[in-house]
Amino acid sequence: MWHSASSSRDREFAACETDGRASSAAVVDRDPLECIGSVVAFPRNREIYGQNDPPFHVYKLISGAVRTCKHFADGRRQVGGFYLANDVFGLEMGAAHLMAAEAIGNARIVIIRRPALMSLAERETDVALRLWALTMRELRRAHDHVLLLMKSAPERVASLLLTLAEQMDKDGAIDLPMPRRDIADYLELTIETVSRTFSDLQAGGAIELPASHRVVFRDRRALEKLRG
Amino acid sequence: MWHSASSSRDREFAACETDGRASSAAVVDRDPLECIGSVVAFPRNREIYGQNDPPFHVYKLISGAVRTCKHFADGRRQVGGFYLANDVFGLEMGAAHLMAAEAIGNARIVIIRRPALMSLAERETDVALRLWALTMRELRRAHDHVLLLMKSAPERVASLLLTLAEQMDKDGAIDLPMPRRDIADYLELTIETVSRTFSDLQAGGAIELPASHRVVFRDRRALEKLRG
DNA sequence: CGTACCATTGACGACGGTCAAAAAACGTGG
DNA sequence: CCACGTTTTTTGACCGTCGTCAATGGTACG
Repeated sequence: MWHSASSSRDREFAACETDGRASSAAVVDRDPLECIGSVVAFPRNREIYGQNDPPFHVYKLISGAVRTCKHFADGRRQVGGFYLANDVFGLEMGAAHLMAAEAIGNARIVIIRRPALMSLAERETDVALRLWALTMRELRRAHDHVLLLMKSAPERVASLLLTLAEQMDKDGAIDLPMPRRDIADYLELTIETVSRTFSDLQAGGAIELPASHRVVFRDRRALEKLRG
Repeated sequence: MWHSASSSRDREFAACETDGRASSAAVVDRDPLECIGSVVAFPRNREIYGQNDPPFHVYKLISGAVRTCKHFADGRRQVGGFYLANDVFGLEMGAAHLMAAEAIGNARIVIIRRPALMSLAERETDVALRLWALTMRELRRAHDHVLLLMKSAPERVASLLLTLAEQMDKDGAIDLPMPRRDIADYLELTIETVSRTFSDLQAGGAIELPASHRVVFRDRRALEKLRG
């Protein structure tokens, strides 16, 4: 098969435990790719790579959260996307990364040396095709991002909340790993509008906000209707 | 090298003349990939592939213009991008195309059968890596599209005009192959706003509009300043 | 020459941005 | 544990950009 199965739940490079503790889950699909990587911890707001850095590595997030973003001279910022546990990132590049990547909270990350990966890809065609599939996943993300931006503020926020809930495999409530500023720069809104929209959704009974970072889903139907 | 050179001007699959006339340009880089394709003409507004079609082919545009777009139930539409002569499209897909592709004006297109391409990719690693590079180019397009959408209406229009001029290798004036509706749905504006912005740019001396489809650049600096 | 279609222009309103201030959350050190 | 300062979030008032609705004008094609 030349095309990626690309089901919503699977993530490339199966779960990897390199910190000594044996994985409690059944060991499935241990990937040769992740054996050439090492685990590194990044503190809050630490840059993982810059937006013009040559792409020496590919990254897999073990725990925490990561944002990709582009900084502009005037201080404005565009957040390209959020990556959660088990997500692979750092593939959105040509000769240089399109965006920077930064740890949102403290993050543990497997760093895979790209030369090793590439020489593997040059020998093994299926590895090259998997890299293609991973890039295609990034393409889909960017694509969905464009579609998100054609919506209204409440629709964008609802859409993000539901997408995050799916990514986290949570159903009733989620803890937002990122501050309002990141959400605003991702949705292309201001923090004020994001905050107001959260309040409106709460007032409308769609969600509840016991803390600014915690979102309880009260009326999921309403959110899904907004999502469109 | 594993990464695409990705210079702004080069397009994958070197120029291809399959209609019998000998190419007047020097024959460089004749690509085995395009030998497994055939030329087809598409009339104005004809769909080339649908947004859920399985991706049987890859396409290279010989002449005319093509838009990729996604149609919604409520009649709204998102235009993903415009493709001009020598551009390759139809690679933005997983198991199915993310968007539909439609001829804007009459278009002549080389259709490359994907199974032949894929079996080639499975045998030849460099072909697989080139497919990756092409997908990465699409990723960059989607990326730039997101960045475009964070700008104001005049900035979006100016940005599109300059980008089109670059794609066409024109310097002083361009003929827009697409109607206002397509521009609006690409920039996520209304046709009224697009029209007003054109008028404003003309009033401000940045451009001249001898006809609705023709744009003469009067003050390129002003446009580039808007582009940011 | 007439008939669609497409583009332009105007008046008005709404959504979201800006500016400003208050309130809450967080971290640090006493 | 509490006091303090900093950062983040919320809320309010106001304004500007762009969308909506409507009408006119222009262009292409039969």
